[in-house]
Amino acid sequence: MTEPSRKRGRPATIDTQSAMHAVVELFRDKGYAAVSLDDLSEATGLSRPSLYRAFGNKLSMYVGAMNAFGQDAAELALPKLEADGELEDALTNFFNAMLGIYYRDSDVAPGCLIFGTAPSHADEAEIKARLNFGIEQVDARMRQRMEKAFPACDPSRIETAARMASNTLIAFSARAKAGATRRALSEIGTESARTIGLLLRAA
Amino acid sequence: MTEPSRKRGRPATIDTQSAMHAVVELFRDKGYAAVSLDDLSEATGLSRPSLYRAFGNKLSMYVGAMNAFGQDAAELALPKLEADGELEDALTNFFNAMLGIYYRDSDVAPGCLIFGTAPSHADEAEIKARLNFGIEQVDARMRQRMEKAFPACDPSRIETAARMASNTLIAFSARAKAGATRRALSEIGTESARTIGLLLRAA
DNA sequence: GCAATTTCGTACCGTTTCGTACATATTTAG
DNA sequence: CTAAATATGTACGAAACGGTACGAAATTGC
Repeated sequence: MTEPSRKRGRPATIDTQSAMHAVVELFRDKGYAAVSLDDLSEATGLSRPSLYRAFGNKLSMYVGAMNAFGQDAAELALPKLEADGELEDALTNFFNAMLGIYYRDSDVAPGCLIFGTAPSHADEAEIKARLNFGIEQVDARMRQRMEKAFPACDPSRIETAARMASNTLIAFSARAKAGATRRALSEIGTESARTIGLLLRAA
Repeated sequence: MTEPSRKRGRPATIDTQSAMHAVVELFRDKGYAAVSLDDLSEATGLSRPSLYRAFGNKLSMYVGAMNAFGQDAAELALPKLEADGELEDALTNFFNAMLGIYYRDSDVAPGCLIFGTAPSHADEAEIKARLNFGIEQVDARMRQRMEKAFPACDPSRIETAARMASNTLIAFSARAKAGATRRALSEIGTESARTIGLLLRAA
């Protein structure tokens, strides 16, 4: 992927990956519009022109942050959802893994960059599209996991169950930002998983 | 309430109520930080100093908008929830009434001012507190309605059901902003209401 | 060593931001 | 008619904003 051959000019000294993590954290805390390029510059340690060279303008930085956050979350939490075993356990473990991302310390909860901050800025077409993609992804993964657990189940019932599971995750971000404790949300997640199982097992 | 006696100076000519509605709509579309006082001035027709005299600074304007939006929503939709009859029907009608607020035209959906935009700006303590109040209010109303429908039900089960119903409403705002059609969300609302009924009726 | 090439930050630009001082307009009290 | 009181917008200020031109720094090729 990367050219291993020595390049001609001054070697790059910037760690774009750790810089992007700082960008994600800042946008997650304060949303898109409230974050200035000076804020980002200070948080990443990069000068403002360096930020432009690495990530483009502010909008593309935010969209890049959505992608980075989404990928990290998928890598960390999706395996829990897709694991074998009872659906209820998989859902519970998935919710708890996502809560591990939504909460930084036990108290401070920056929540979800995508579900928490993007809706405020969805008048930007690019942000709206990426938000929609994120929701569709979660819906689709939920549906797949439920089809796997209940292959004979009515598809429309699976559709409902998948949407309810996604709604749980989406609402967690708002609840976390509002001050709910991680323990409280974990409880809701477990009980919601149980209820969704009830729906899918019902005659 | 209002002093009927003539006041001494120049009479006020500003319609603060319709101005506040314009403020709500603007914040709903673009969030808190992305809206400038000039934007608000143009949308309301009031000069910037008039905005200050009427509503205080930008932060208190936003919190005032949250209050106005919350009150309007409560007046319009809560009666549907609290109506007699089957719980499932009450929930369905409540969700549909809220969708009537979340959607402006059939396509354009500004969503919920509180659940949609406040999480982005919850680093402001005042906004976070008002957001938490909104969530708690919905949780509490849901709980009350469910206790009324199933007085003998296990309280912890009612708690779960109430939280799930609130989660549905919270997630609707994000889904609406992401581009979901009103019809699609109405469907999800109806099916979620049915599922929550199933949970509460289960042995 | 010297030119070519790439990386990086200082310094700047024009615009927009929030907030307010102050002059003006419009009313009532006497 | 005059003075006091209240309402309102013009005009201003200091700061912050996103974005970039440009020169300095650091490397390779020859």
